[in-house]
Amino acid sequence: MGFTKKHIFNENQNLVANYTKVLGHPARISIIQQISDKKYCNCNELVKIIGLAQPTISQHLAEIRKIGLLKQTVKGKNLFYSINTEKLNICRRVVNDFFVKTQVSCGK
Amino acid sequence: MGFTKKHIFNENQNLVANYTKVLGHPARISIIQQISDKKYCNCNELVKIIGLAQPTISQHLAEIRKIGLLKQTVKGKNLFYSINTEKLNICRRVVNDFFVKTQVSCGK
DNA sequence: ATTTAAAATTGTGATATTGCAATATCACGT
DNA sequence: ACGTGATATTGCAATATCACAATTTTAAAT
Repeated sequence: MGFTKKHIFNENQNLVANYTKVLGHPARISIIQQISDKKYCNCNELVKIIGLAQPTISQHLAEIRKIGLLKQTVKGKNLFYSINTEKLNICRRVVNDFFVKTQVSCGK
Repeated sequence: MGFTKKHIFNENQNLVANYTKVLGHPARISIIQQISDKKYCNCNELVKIIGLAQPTISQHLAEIRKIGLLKQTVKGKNLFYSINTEKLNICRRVVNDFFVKTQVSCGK
């Protein structure tokens, strides 16, 4: 088939999976790291640093944007991306909660 | 293409992506939660609880096993899965490190 | 208005993933 | 040995993902 039966899972399970799915590609991990290291970063810079084609980077950026992890600032012809730290924090908490709850369940 | 250019990323980026990729499906999140809730759980129970076909659950279990998150105990004809808490802890730390480092980089 | 540069979108081919039916395997009980 | 129940494997169809060339869109600069 190829599609996911999301409806048979609860909201939190889909949420955790949604976040981790986006993180589940090294290019997106790298993009997030580069943007946070440089504070601001445009698409072209990422293309040069990472070594994937511009449309590919653009696509990955779009997926990271979908879960709200990026902010954008237009400066001339350049579009600078930065990390939405509030959202990153939420994401971290959601994922960490999954780990913690799982570990607690195991132990008791 | 459809394949990932892993060689252009560093070890840690691939590691983080590897872990999160496995977590990036609600069925696998659900399976991990069920096993940890019940301490021990066999395939059939998961099939009944989750509502996916036996081969599908078996496949998802195999992917979770690949990153070492599961222990197995044979009891008669049953194969009971439990969480490898040490590995889960490592996984949690790797993923959390990514979040923390990203946030620290942003802030400074 | 025209050129230029940056980034998104579109289209496409290759590969991966999801899900399941059918089958195979494995271990126990008879 | 044979049947039974549990799980893994195989094969397949549908869909999704990854990567990129070509194109379009956007906005500044000339």
